Amino acid sequence: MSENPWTLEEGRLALVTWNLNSVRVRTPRLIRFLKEHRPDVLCLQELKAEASDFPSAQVKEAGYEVEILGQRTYNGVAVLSRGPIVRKAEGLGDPSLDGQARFLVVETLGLHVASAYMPNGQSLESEKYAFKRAWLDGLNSWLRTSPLARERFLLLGDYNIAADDRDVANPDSWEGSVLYNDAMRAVVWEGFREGGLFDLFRVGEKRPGIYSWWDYRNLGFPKNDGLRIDHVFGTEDLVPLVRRGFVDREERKEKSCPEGTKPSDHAPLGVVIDPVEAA
DNA sequence: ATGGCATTGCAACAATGA
Repeated sequence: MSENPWTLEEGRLALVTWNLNSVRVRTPRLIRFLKEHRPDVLCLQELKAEASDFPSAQVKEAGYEVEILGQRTYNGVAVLSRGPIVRKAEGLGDPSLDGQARFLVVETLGLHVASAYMPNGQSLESEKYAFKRAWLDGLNSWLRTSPLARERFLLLGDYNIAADDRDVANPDSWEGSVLYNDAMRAVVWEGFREGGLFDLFRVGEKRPGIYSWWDYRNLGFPKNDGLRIDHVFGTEDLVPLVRRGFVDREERKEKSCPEGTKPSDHAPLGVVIDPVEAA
């Protein structure tokens, strides 16, 4: 008996983040997801495709506007919305970081919405981990300086960081990894907090054991050996509006797509909020 | 039940992911 996270009260908004792990491979799954659940805003990561290869026509036909920051092979992010979208920022404003398509900010439905694909880091000794720390420093600088981050701002995405023990099925085995260590927890709980952001998912859902990523290998999903590395943080003005936080585990199942498209290794994660007052 | 790694670019398999 699984609870349906998509029972949405009239007027409330569902804002969702989903690392798709290739938009071209999973287009049938994406379109079915949009038509079935009608999220108000959907942030995507790991498109692994240029904007010209994004299925924009099918997404529009499903009733969504879209803004894309694409890249061939790796990375790539987008924001979809049921309302009009205005593109506000792409990249963090640092050329040493913005060669990888990981950050896009739009305005839609009275909100500033960022779709972020934070670096993985690979291993503590890797150059990629140095890049991860630099990218996160760049994000913190952006949070402190951009007017977009001051109010009605949401940072949705694949953070590649588990925030606390509630987000990790086997904390002992993950402690000290690039996804889960003192420095990465400090980024979330000290850096983002000082940047004015609050954990909106945790406003609406306090229980442990809710994950958003499971390794394709070693029966990760059947054993529920997962991590919650996808998050929704946002500015303080949004905290009182949060009603729920949820993960749609159905989308991680093989059989949840009639077209037979395989699942991403991430499931969609979202928050339900009350509508923002008309300005 | 949810199932044992997947995607990309390339044209075999290396690089990458988390």
